[in-house]
Amino acid sequence: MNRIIMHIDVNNAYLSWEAVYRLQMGEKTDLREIPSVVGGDEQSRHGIVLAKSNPAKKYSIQTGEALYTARKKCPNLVVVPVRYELYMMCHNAMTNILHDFSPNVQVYSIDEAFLDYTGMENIHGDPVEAAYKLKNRIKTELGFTVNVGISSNKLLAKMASELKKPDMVNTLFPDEIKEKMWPLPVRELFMVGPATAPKLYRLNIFTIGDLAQANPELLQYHLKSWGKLIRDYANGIENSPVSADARPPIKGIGNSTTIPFDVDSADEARKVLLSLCEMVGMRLRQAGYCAKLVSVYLRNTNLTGKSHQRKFATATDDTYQIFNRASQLMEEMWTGEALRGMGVHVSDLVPNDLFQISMFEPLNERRRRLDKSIDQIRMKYGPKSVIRSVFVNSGLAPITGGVIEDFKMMSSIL
DNA sequence: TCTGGGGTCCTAGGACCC
DNA sequence: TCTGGGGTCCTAGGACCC
Repeated sequence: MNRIIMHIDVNNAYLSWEAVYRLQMGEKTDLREIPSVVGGDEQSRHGIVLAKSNPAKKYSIQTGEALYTARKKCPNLVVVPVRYELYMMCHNAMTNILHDFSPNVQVYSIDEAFLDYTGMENIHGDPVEAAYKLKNRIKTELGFTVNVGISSNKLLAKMASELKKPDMVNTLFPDEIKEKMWPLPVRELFMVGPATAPKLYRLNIFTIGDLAQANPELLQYHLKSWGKLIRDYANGIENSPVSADARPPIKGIGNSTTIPFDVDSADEARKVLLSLCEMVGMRLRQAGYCAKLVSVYLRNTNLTGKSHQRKFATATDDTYQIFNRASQLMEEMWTGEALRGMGVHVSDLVPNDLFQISMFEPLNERRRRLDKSIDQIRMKYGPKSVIRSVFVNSGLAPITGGVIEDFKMMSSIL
């Protein structure tokens, strides 16, 4: 059966949302009309561009680049701080509108969603007309613009929404692939990233059309299974379902941070690790899992990183035990070089309702009860209502990392 | 005061087993 | 006195996405 899939993508999401908020607060200038970016905090060394206005784009400012270099490109650049709670509100408001057009909406990220319109023609009419209605409702009711892509699968719908911006409805049905998608640079295809593109150039593949018609064996030889995937995509072949609720079971939980200053003492490194483990542990318990595998990531001042992991015999959701394991891993790998960033990741998850208290760790149950009580206090009074004394006057955050509350994590998988 | 943080999946090599 | 071969698990690193 032929499906009708829409992909909805907010134009310059963080920046647009901030602009709309400021206009509502009575500000006169619209950030979308001047060179502006949403940027991280430079004092704490998080100074990168998270979103940019179209005028900023004209200075070839890139998402992810340092604010320092962005300012060099455009000295009068306006930089505004991030405001995740606002983005979450805008996201929720948009998602509500999408649900008026179909019950089957898959939230893909904070600013993107897929909508299965199949069978909805009887209620909302022609898909293109419905897409205009949807787009215009978001614009008039919420104040920001979106792009809508329409096709017969998620990949093509997503490629369609990129075709022409902003505030547009684009179609990319299979019979339009040759004309609309094949002339595009191969780098613009979903899943062709900064590593794959140069490999394709060396094979004389420069456009999506080149890739679509390339020799499958050649691609298989140079790019393994990746070659088949992207060649299929270039031909518009993809058939994953729009899965509304199905939050796939989580595979792992990780938190990482760039530390406000370089860390070269073991004592400080352990504190950073502990603050990360606090968040990982809390999230793990809230998700209802215990983890067997613990992984520690260290990033030095050259920005090169390395990781070290181990699978432990027992699964745990105990902050202190996660911290002990992480410390052990850190000691084994750390040569003492100054650290700019650190991360803790746990995986190999088992549901914690089957948790067995290890015979070798009699304190386990007591500590788990303590963790649980602290979680409850922190959820009620805020994450900083209970902190460990080692962090007082340390210059380090007592709890580090976090995800937006109740937000389905995005994934690079359609 | 230059370069974030959250994910998922894949691959390659070594260890180990039969 | 020339040593297979297939399978699984483990670990590190790399690819992509927003």
